[in-house]
Amino acid sequence: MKNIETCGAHGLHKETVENVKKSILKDETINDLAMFFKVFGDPTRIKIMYALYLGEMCVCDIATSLHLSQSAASHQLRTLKTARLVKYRREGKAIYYSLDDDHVIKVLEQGISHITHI
Amino acid sequence: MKNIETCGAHGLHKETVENVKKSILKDETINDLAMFFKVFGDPTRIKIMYALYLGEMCVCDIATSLHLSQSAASHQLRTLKTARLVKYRREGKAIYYSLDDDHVIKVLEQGISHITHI
DNA sequence: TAAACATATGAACACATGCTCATGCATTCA
DNA sequence: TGAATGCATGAGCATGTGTTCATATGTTTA
Repeated sequence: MKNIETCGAHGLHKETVENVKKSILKDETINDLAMFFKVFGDPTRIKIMYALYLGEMCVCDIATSLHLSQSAASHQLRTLKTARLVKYRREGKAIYYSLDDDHVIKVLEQGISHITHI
Repeated sequence: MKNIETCGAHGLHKETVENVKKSILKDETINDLAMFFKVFGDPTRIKIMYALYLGEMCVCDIATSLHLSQSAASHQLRTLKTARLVKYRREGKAIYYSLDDDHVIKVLEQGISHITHI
């Protein structure tokens, strides 16, 4: 990492820098936040979450309706499950997934409202 | 992509599949959404956004207070600028960045409220 | 119990991402 | 005008990510 101590503004903005340094969130919080949003940062997972917003679905139906391979759907559902964004229940051979949290749809709505400039 | 037409559930859940197929968002919307959230999915960018939430800052101060190289800060600011999450103004040699949108902090708050299980 | 079915998982690959390093560009000032 | 300052940018590299393919696991049914 390059040294930037030559920045002449340091004198002028020392307060700003100190303020940020003491207010910055904990590393753990930052990382958890990033991981949380990273899960939303993939088109396939957004499609899956949106589909589940319409109602509980088995893996096979998710894959079929979103034109995914069974394996791809399963891998992504694992990611969503790990992030506790979806939950599941078994019914015979099928496993039904659904959204685990109301935050999910609220976060999606915030995103939609942003990209549509509202 | 593996064929999964053998899934016996197709008969049972045909309605579900059709419902998703007709309700699914446009590909463009999905991709825009994913790109939007992807920007939040990195610890460095979250730190920068949080710092800017405290107030307008020049690149040098951002880099200094967050222990980033000038180059790393600049690259990430470019990403944030492209996503229209930050704006900037020049004042002499310095360039001051600030949050471009109230959505930014709302989205972050939603994320925080999720990871803290509220 | 064997076969069929629904889903999960691991390896491998192509591609994306974030950093550093070197350098270029714009602005100010001596 | 030339040197110094603040920032941007491109190349290159290490690492991360999403998919497919092959196969394993768990459940039902003949």
